[in-house]
Amino acid sequence: MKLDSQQLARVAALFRAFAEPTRLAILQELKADELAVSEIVDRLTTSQANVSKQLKLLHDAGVVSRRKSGTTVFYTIADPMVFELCRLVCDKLNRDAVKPSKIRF
Amino acid sequence: MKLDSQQLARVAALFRAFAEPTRLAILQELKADELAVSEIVDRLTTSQANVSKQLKLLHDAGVVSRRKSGTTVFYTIADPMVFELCRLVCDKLNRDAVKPSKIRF
DNA sequence: TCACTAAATCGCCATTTGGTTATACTTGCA
DNA sequence: TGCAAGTATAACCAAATGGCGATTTAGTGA
Repeated sequence: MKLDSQQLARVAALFRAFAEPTRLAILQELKADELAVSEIVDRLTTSQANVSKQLKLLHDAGVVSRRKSGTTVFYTIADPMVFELCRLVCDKLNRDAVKPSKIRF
Repeated sequence: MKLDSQQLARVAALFRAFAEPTRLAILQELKADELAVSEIVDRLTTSQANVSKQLKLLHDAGVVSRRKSGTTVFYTIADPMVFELCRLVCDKLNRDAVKPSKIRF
């Protein structure tokens, strides 16, 4: 089964959500807990504006979901496929690595 | 286990290899067969220069492998994790889709 | 050596995008 | 109403990148 160019674009767009270190760092923080935007900002080394921007991107891609409580917005990983994806990628990087320094998301 | 910024960059780089429609189209063609560069060019709608460029990117990422025979260079998918990755992503897109038009890499 | 073919590389351009600062929006509360 | 806190958005910039045409490199055979 072959995907047409529009379908390939959708697949590419979803991959792109995972293709930036800052977004991966956000997902990594969300792995354990649901977190407020401000909590994510505290844990990373980038601006609040950037965190909001990347969260919006992840949300539009269906990767995270939001829950609003007062003025605070909590984010969670929306789909466990995130962990599967990251595991596959980390496993490959570990296989390819010359030095055996194991990484795991 | 938390990945540091360098490890996150490596993970992101591997995801980025899959984050473009043209590269996915190439991988889709390679799914069935090992193919020469010229055969890939014939099957797609982009230039030979671009196909070579994207193949180099995929090769550097460890996604495809090359075999040279005379002046012809054959490419293959180097790691079956490619199929797992694409299956996960397609499954998610199918889950999220309102209309049930199933896609599968 | 020369011509031919296949693939890779170069130089360039247009677009995308991650990041920042500044500003607007929303909600809770005095 | 007014203010403060938490998020989101706007405007902008610099860097990265996909794409193309042109050129170069490498292998083959006459």
